[in-house]
Amino acid sequence: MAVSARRGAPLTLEEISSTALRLMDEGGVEGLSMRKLAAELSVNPMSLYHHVDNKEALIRLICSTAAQRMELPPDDGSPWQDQLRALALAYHRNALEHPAMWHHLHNHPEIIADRGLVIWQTLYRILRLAGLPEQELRRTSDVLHAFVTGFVIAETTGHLPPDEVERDFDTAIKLIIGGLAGMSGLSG
Amino acid sequence: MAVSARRGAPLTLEEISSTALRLMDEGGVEGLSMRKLAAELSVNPMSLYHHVDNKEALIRLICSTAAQRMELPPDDGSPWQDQLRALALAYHRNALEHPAMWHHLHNHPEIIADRGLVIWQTLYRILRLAGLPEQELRRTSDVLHAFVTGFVIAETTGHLPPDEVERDFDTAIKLIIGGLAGMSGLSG
DNA sequence: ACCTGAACACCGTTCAAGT
DNA sequence: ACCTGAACACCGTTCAAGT
Repeated sequence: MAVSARRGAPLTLEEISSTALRLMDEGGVEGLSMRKLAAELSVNPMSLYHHVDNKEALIRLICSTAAQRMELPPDDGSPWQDQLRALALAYHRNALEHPAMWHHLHNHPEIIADRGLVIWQTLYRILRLAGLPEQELRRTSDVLHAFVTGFVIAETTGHLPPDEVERDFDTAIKLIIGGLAGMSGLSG
Repeated sequence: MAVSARRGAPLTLEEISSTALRLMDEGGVEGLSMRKLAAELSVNPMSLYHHVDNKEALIRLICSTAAQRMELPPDDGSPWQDQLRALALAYHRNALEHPAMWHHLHNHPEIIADRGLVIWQTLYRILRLAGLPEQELRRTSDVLHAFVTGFVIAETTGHLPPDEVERDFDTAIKLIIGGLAGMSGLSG
């Protein structure tokens, strides 16, 4: 009662970031404020700063942990076209769960810039399968990632007709696969 | 002196939106606040509300006028591949001038949802040239727009290596053109 | 080590009042 | 018609103080 007035257990980083993510899911980026988050945790707003540098760092934390936890398709030996589609579907599903987080991720790509992350490793693996030369991997993966997040944002902002999104998704994938297939004979 | 204390001429909507755009260009969306904008115009913050409903409406105004003023490639009879590239370049150049505006536009696509706008008409024209069936125009233009804005955001957020953006742009265009070429024989 | 209250410098916006 | 000042309900964050 002396240390933490209204709470039994002490605050944890996990608890902070998971409720923060929930607030973002519910009300967008503007739905998350340090003060609301503190209220949700029955804690003084300033207590949060003992676990997190500032709001930006908190959002960065949310985004990078969520990106790391994303379920990605394993290499099951199926054709690269199918694996690419499965990867895009993974993006797609995650974005529907956490639209606001993806918006932020899209506007702050440096958060997942690390090429060691599973998302990039998975994409690299698939592009190699598709026959892309090694020196084109960075470039092509960047372009594809930008394309797919662009699509997924359009989708979650309600831009696309809701009853058409599945076919729009098919068109997007078909475009990408067709484009990649035509890139086998790249000169550089 | 009685009516407008520190200004000679009365406030105009044009004046408001152009300085607001400049503030966004200089400092991002967070660089634009109603109070800073008013200070920039040497006017009371509340005067703005006489010309604009609220901040959101102001940004919407900025975006839609800028989108309408965008310089788009005319139909010069050149192959659709060249015209598509020219259109993408127009997006690209505009985005470098007004990155914050494009971020907002990308996150609020409803602002340019109207298919009568020149951007859409231009894209439709090029896709028709490429041999796309009429019932695929809406879908394909949506996907391409999402792709290109996605790429352009990645570019303006500094995600792509600065000395590689040109070749990345080429890869993006090549992917799209290749994908479109493979879509001529669509069943539906 | 962890939490807190008061305070600072900001926001967007409403509303009643001025000319 | 156009502009204003005071006020309200919010922000993120610092800092000194508490246990």
